[in-house]
Amino acid sequence: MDGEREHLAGYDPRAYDPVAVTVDVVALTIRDGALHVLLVRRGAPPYAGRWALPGGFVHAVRDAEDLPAAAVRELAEETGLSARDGMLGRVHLEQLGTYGAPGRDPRMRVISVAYLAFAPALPDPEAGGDAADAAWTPVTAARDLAFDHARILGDGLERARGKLEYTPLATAFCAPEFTIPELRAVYETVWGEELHAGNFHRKVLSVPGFVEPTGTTADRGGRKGGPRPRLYRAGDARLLHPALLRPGREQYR
Amino acid sequence: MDGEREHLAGYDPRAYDPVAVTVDVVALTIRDGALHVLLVRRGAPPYAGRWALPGGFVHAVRDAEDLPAAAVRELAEETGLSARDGMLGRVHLEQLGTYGAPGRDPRMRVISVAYLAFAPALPDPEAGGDAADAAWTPVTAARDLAFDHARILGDGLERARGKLEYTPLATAFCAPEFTIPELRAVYETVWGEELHAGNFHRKVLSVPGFVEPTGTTADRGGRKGGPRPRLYRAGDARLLHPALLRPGREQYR
DNA sequence: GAAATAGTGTCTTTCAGACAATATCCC
DNA sequence: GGGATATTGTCTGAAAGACACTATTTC
Repeated sequence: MDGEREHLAGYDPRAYDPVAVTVDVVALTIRDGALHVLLVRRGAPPYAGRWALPGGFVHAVRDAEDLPAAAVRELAEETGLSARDGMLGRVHLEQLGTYGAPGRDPRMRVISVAYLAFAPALPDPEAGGDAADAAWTPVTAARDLAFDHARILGDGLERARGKLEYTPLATAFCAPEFTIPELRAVYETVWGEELHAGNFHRKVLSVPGFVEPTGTTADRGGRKGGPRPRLYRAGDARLLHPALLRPGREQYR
Repeated sequence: MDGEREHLAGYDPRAYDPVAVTVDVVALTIRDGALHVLLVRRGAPPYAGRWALPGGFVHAVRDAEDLPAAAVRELAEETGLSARDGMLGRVHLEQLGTYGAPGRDPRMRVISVAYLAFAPALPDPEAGGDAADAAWTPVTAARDLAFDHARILGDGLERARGKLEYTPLATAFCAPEFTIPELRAVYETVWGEELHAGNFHRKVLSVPGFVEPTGTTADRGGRKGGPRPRLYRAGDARLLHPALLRPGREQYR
């Protein structure tokens, strides 16, 4: 049963089980106060015409690229943005997980390495590469996705909710300078819960390295009134201590 | 630049970049009060004679298996234990991450999906499969590993330390029935820090669903005296609320 | 002017950690 | 018996959440 595995040295993958490796990206951003995910419409079967996560094959041998580089490349191709114009430079990217169940692609065995991206507000994508269309889509409207992408998206959302608790990555959804109410809106959007403005404000400022003041204030106050909030930049903390725990999770058993 | 990616439908991986997919397992256990990792000694080049994490190729097409199944199979083959004798049934297994940097395997492009396992005390492994030797090794003595396995092991240890904070998985290192002092020893071993016995005891009992009493006590007290501690089983909680935070991490910036 | 919002103050409850006390058991 | 250990009790400080209050801005 193992004999075929014992000869790694002389192993030729072309003579062995054919496997394809892809990267898929769950790219999240906040638009109009709602959490959006970047989707592309497939132009070819299977699942032609269906929405899917942006992704594609890893350049494995020719122009061999690392996995994160492949994710950045796919993201850049689908959004029409380049990593060099500074827009993608502020995008947070981390590995989400690998999905390789037999049958997840009807044609052959495909192992997909999924990445999770947090992006500030970006322009509408231009469909490129192998996509017939591309759009930022509210996560509540992301249904009937191709392959197992619904599960990958779900895992990405759950990861994002947790990440906001103990890392300062909520700032990755904001412009370089932002206000505490804007940061609170990010938390409320991702968690789907309203937070107490006063307590949130004090809490953010009490965590060392979360945000640092710019000394300036925003151009105007809230939409229906109120004083002009102060502006902040992301601090140098990589973890939040103490963490910003999500409310209402006492009953987890 | 993308033309070659646009024809997924008719794609034949044998004609494309050859990629191999493996699973590697970071299997941790506690022996003699020290954290140990399961290592195998490679019998063939590259890295012949060097210690490495147990792992091997995913059965991708013939007898196609899911990734977790491949990890369980490799673990069973290398330890000589079967999933059916109950020993591996109590092992916790989760995906750790995927490592696919070009050049990490000198022969060809290999994408490795790493898994992390927490095991109770198990017998010594019997070298099987493609391993010349296999042994539980103290993590402090795990040096000069093959490939990028040192980095994978380091990531696994960091993940394990974090998991103990907010999940009840420390119980996965224990026998089905265990005492609070034994559980404390797990935390102290994985975290490398001494914990206050009294506060730890009260804390564990205060987290709902962490442990549940059996109503019995251990055969004997501590090694140098003391009353017989009570026995507990793992509870039904999947997350610890509130969490058991690692001490001494205030200065994280 | 009315209403909404930013930011601060205060109080209560919970929890982490230091320390103490007591009962039990190994050697 | 002596020393170590399990378990419980007490106290202090940090932190979360509820609520109140003031100043500022938009419409």
